[in-house]
Amino acid sequence: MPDKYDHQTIEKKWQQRWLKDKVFSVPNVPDHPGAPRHPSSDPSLSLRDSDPLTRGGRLRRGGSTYVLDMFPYPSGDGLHVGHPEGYTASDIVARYLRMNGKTVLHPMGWDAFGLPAENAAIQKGIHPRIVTEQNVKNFKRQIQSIGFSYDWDREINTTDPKYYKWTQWIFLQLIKKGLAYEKESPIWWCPKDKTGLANEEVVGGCCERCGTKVKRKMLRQWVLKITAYAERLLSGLVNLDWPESIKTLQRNWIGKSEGAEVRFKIKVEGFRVKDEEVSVFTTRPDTLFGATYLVLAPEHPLVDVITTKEQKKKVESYKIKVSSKSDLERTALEKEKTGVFTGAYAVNPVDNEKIPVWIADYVLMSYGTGAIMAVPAHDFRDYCFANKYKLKIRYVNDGVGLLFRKDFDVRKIMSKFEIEYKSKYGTEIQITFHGSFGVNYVIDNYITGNEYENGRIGHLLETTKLPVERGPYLLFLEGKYDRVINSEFLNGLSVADAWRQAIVWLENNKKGKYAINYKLRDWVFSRQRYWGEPIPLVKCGSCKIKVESTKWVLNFYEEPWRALQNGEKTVETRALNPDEPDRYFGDVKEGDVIKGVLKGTNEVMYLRVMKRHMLKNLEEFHERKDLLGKLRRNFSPTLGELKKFYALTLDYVERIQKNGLVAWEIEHVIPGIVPWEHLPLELPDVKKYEPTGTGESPLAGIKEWVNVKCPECGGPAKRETNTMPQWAGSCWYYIRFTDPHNEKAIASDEAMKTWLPVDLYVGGAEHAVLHLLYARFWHMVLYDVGAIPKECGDEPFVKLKNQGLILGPDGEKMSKSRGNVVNPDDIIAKYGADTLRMYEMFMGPFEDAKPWDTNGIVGVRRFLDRVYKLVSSLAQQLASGEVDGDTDEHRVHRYTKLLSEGIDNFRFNTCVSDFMKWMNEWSVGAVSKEELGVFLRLLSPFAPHIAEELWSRLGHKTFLAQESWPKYDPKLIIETNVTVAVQVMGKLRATITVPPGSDQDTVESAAKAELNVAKYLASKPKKVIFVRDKLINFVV
RNA sequence: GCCGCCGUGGUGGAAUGGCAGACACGCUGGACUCAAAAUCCAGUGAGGGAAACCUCAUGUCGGUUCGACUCCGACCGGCGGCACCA
Repeated sequence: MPDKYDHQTIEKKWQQRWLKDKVFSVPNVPDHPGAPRHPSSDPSLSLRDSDPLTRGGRLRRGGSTYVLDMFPYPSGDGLHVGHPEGYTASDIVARYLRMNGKTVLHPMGWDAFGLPAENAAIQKGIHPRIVTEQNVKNFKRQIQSIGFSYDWDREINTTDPKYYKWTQWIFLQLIKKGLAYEKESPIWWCPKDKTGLANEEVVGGCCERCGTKVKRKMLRQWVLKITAYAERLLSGLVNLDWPESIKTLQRNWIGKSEGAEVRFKIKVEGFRVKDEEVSVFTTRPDTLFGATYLVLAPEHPLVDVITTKEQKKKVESYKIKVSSKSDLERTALEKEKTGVFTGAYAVNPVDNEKIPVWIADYVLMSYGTGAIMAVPAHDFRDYCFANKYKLKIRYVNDGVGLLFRKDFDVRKIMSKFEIEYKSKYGTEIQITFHGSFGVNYVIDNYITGNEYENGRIGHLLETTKLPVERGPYLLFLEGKYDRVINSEFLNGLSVADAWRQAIVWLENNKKGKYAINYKLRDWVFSRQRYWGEPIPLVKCGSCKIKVESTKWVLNFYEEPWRALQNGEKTVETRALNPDEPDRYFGDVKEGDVIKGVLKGTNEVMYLRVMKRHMLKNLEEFHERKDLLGKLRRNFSPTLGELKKFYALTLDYVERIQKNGLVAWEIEHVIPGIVPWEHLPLELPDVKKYEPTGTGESPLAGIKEWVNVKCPECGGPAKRETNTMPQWAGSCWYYIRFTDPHNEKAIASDEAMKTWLPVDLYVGGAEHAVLHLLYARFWHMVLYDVGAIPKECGDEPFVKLKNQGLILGPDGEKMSKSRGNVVNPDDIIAKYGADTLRMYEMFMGPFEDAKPWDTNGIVGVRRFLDRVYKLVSSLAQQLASGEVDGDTDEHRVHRYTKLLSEGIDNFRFNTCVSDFMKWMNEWSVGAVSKEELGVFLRLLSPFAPHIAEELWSRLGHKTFLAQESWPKYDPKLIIETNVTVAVQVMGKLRATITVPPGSDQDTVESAAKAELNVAKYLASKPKKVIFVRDKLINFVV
């Protein structure tokens, strides 16, 4: 009697043996990367006349291949059954490639910095390091119990100083390349807990811990200039073998738009000495003639400058209303667009028409120039706004300028609605579209409107019944434009043409220029947390300049800001206000360094006060021509003009006249940011992990750590106390795996050349944008600074596969709070790791989301039980001298092909059913050792423990994991008989069995002989469709 | 609102222009057993028929085709992402 399949003993046994014999360890640089490391020890097992295997991973570097999983965050909850899905798939591929002679790098590690460990530390008073160590230990035990073929000699942990030394080193490369800068940036702030919150700690706009409504707080942050790489991050996507959906997500995230920047002069009536100018960004420069007003973002620095006295009150209160709105209110709830007229007018550069300038919160300061030209006839948002505030709507380019949403395929409309349009001038115009935003109401009318009933597409906006003004039909043509409609111009002119010609015109006439904008924003890199990599920088107090007195922050407008940046010494003034300490600038003295922030973009600059002048009132200031000339270049206003200049807010002039004015002569100074090169800069121990209450990191509270000697001059200096975000460590871990113990570099050139780029990267789609974009960015930077050899390329991950989510048994996302989390430990204890692995693969297509069903798992277990019983009874049979069973060569080669191709195509679910089908074809005691040997080799990537065990029962002394993959012979796969479907009028009436390759005549006569077919063939068929070896269809 | 993905038996799914429901779960019946579990065997989309067979059926409606789960269009439903990006 065969023994029982004891998964617990078997799995433990083989896991220990793999580990002990270092079966899956690879050297950093393999000696002979071309040769299979472990040639099959039993040549009789390779099937004869096999074609060389050419599928699978790319052959390069002589056969070294890198198969990588997204390493996990070791949470306190341990693994859930979702984790092993991707790990199993990559393990199958790694084992498969290894058996195909590749040297495979397949590592695992821990992304262990992060919030949960820190929160546990706060709650339980245990050091995050201890919490992390415990969690890693548990995760490792769980992962090892599933039998993955990882090279554990390469295990890495992002919280290990030996690892984060290099994370810090990379940050210094970014600093040195000018790719990191400081900026005032908002963070979530809980006013009750007095702490900054991470995005994931904000639930529904409230603090996760205490439920208080969160606020935005401006804080100095390190920011990485990922936007400098926007174009490369976008164009690099083309060559990547990634799911199209992920590429689309990244493209949308980067959000490139082409268009023009157009300069509008602003007339501020009797207000300013000098005209102001504002730039707008538009993707539709061809609609410039339809611009009937201008909109600035409420935060736009020019707003205060151009607003007229009459509108001041309204503008101010609108600005306050907008700034007090949280982001949630501004986006989700407030659908209705609002805005206020500034009283100023802009001049349209093409026709010198005066158009009103408004502010509205539907224009964002952070995109483009923070200002738009509004073309209500051609943009839905502008239309809504114009409609509400009764602004002029004018459409342009009769029939040409109609636009539709991005990627709107005009050919579909063309074929369906015969889009050729006969204008009233009798000229046929081909309409092509170059739109970039939705105008759904136009489309709706387009399709349903009466115009189509009459057989032509007419003036679509007329069918919308809007108060529309017909445009002057101005068209840009060959770098000029013409005001008079001329049918010849329209002939064949497309919007794309008009678009290009508009830009040519703007550039020729110096009114604007071609411009590109991206939605992508720079990456706010610092966190006010303890459990992260310390940022290795020091702010020097003596060798460069003091940056301590950051108590005073001055907001700047663009013009003086640029002057200061250019090294000019300028004058800056502020009204004094002793009643309000926050507004009393009198104690900013000569020699002090203050922080300047550029309005709108929040760039930070440090400024030293050279001289301070206390002035009683504007009359006294007006006398000081020397100061006025530096306030703005060549500024010599009359007293009245000066007063207007200070009419910034309603009471500003009043305040000056009452309390006086301070004027500083200031210059731009470079803050003493000195890289701390003694890496690693280790995290110091702190007593309290609670945030400080000021928004700073807990590190700020350790005086002895914060105060250091400047590494450059030895003078007193302060450390940067922010830490890096969790993304930092995971941005480059795949590089470290190639050479994890290197103390001289992130990895050796040789190791990187051997393994990079990653051939296959497997993980969840939730990392589609952030992780995968950040890692690509860092890789490109490291490539550019020469830290990664050119041979490796500037993309880290050649091929990406996403696993689908495994849902709880209730079909919902697994979560602790729902109580639907399935722990793999329980499954492994009851059914075994092999069953778990195979079931996870069997559940459904790898990339689809699918619910976990613990009842379904017994099917896989039954299958393995039967395999176990069959093989061990054959082993006994052979041991007792009985004869071997038969090998069905056709069957063996057919399944070898099916399973090899299944793995190549990530169709693991059908692989598992193919194993089941194959086994169902066996009868007990009649299968040969050879056939079972092939079966076990094919099964070994899926269920490695039981396969190893049975392999050894069949008398083999080698590790199955080091055997070669079976090859198949296509000739032996050809069937002896094929079943052909017989249809009449496309309906199945019979099936017949014929030799493969039978010609039409043979099949036709055999088919006609079928009673059930003849029945339907009363008359001679009109037509016969014949598909060799598949089908014959009679059309009657 | 926009972008992307997905709708097939009681359930997970298979078939990606050519025999719909492979494989598995569950269920029903049978064998073994004093009995149960386990195991093994048979059946299992719906309707009609004694049977051979026939009809219907892949979210809904329409189209292309000799033939559509598969391709095209519109709609409905579900999931994920983005959130006024000019």
